[in-house]
Amino acid sequence: MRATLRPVDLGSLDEHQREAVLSGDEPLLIVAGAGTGKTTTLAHRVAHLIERGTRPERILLLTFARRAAAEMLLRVDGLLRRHPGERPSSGRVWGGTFHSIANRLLRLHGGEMGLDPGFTIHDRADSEDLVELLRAELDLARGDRRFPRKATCLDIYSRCVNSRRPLAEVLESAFPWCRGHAEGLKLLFRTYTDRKGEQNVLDYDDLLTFADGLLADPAAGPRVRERFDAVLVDEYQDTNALQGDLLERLRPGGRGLTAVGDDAQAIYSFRAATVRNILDFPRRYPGSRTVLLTRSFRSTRPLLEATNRVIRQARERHAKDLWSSREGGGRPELVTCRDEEEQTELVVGRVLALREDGIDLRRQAVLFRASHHSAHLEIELGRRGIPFRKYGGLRFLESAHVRDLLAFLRLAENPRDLLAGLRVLRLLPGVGPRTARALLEPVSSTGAFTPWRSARPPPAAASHWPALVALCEELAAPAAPPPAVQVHRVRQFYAPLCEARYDHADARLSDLERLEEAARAFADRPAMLAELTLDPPRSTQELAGPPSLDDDYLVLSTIHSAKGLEFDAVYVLHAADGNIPSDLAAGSSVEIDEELRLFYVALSRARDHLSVFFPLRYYDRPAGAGGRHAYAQVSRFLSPPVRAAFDECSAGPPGGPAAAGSAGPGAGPSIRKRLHDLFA
DNA sequence: GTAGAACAGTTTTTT
DNA sequence: ACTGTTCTAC
Repeated sequence: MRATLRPVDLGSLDEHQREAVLSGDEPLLIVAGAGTGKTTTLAHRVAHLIERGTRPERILLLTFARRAAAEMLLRVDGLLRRHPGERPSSGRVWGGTFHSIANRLLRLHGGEMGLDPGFTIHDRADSEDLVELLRAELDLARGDRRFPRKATCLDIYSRCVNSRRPLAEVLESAFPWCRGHAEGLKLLFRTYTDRKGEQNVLDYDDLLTFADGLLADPAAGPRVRERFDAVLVDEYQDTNALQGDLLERLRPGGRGLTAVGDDAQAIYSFRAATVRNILDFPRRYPGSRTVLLTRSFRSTRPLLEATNRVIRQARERHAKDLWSSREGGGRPELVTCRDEEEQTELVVGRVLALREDGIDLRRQAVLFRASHHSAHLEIELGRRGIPFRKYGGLRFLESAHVRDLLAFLRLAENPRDLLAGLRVLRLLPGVGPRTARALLEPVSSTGAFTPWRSARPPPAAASHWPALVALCEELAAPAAPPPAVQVHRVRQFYAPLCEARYDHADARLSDLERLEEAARAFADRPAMLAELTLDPPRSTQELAGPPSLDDDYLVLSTIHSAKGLEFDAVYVLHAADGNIPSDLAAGSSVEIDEELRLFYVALSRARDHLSVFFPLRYYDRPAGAGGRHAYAQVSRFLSPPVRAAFDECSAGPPGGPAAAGSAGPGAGPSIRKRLHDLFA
């Protein structure tokens, strides 16, 4: 019946975009520069597929953030709905991140290969906690040479799994200072893998590994594959080897596969993403078609001139200059300022001036390399009552009280989840790691809380015990109340413990009220837990719900979190060497190149106005004691040819620096085994 | 075994 | 500033 409708209107597309939209089911790579309309193109392609008879539920749209998928599908609806009241069909499209799609597929099909579909998911912090636990248990912390910290251990593990490379190689190339600990790490990683299995827990990397294993499974694989006719992947340059393999298994030979990306915007190699995926696409999928989009619909010509010059400095890239038909507009500006105070002052001044000119705050964004770079600005915005939302950096879910509360729900969901159990029990006074583990033992082995009825907790915890047992049994019951009610129950039990344990308990408890409100949006507990871990809200405001349309706020964001977005005006903070590039990432030319692309991503978010700030003096540690500051050099990426495309100004009297400074058992057994063997 | 105090080391980006 | 680790007194 769709076929009788007018085809999707392609009139607004240019020739290349149209080619991409209309391309058949041979493997398709769309190399789309910043602002060249890749979202539009992808949305049109999905709409076109649906119109041509592909059933929406047989389309899979993989994006980097879930928000991106939702946004894209909204546009698809707009394209398809030509009769008022027509039911949008895009709602049935599978959209989400690799991790969330893996989660869905594993819940549906995991059982077919022996994975217990009731698994819970460990986020990064949980994974670190488990590594820490095992590190102590295996006595690895001892010895003359310091064993890598838990975060580093997990980075190494994750890198092995995601890049599909052996430990020795990963150590050599990315963690040379840990070379001496190869044996200890192997032991740690084997144990880590086994322990997750026993607890029926998957971490982020496992989601991908198990999804890949599911697709490779002779029985289950074909059934998963035949769910989909078309698979579209956005931000393909930021996929890793494991994701690349997963896609190939999903679409053998690449039939029905569309990949969209821009090698100039690859900024996730620290997460084992590899540009090779996009560069090697044509070789991997013979008979594929490549479409190049180079016309920017976003930036004005003077801005594009500057960003083109920036990216030309990359050592290795696909040569492609973007061009713009957007005439007029001023040049970008490079503002040298005395210090952070002045930077803040100047940014706020410009933001307010543009708002006077009619550009809403939400059309303006302040971007920075590291989350703490915006601290000073945030204080000033707060002081002056200018609303803002910050994206990136420490999130709501990472705060201790939120993790405490969610641990209750996770434990009820999966009583074998050791981390959740430890977290819950250790809230009780008098219960430390030893007691907690002893108490958990019978619960882990039986999978139920009944043993706790007769357990004898330490005296200090005795008064809390009956309520805790009742709570856990209620939450774990088959007829458990809806998620919001569950959160409410936990909150009641938890409030006094929270007050006893933390400062600012009232603020923390009100966070939890918000969590309770947010919980109403979820159908059931597994959905709530999975979605919160896989697509965490970036701020308390975001948890409270999507912003209303008349809500105006300035956007503050790490450059990473700004990927894929555009703004009328962009302000880039701290364009000093040491910040951009970060001196933590300035080790090799490969790393420097990635920092350059990051800078490029920041600048290329701008449509009409772009200001780059360079404070001469900065604090070299986050608001450190004594306020030590150093004198900075301008970012090396602002070389003379680049600066020639900028208007330069220095505000205020130069404060003249004198010196130049430096600044479960049986669950997916074969996959588990292979993971294990990886570190044999 | 637990809890709190004293001490030491380190700071990016995120699913 | 903050987190994680170690030490000491219950």
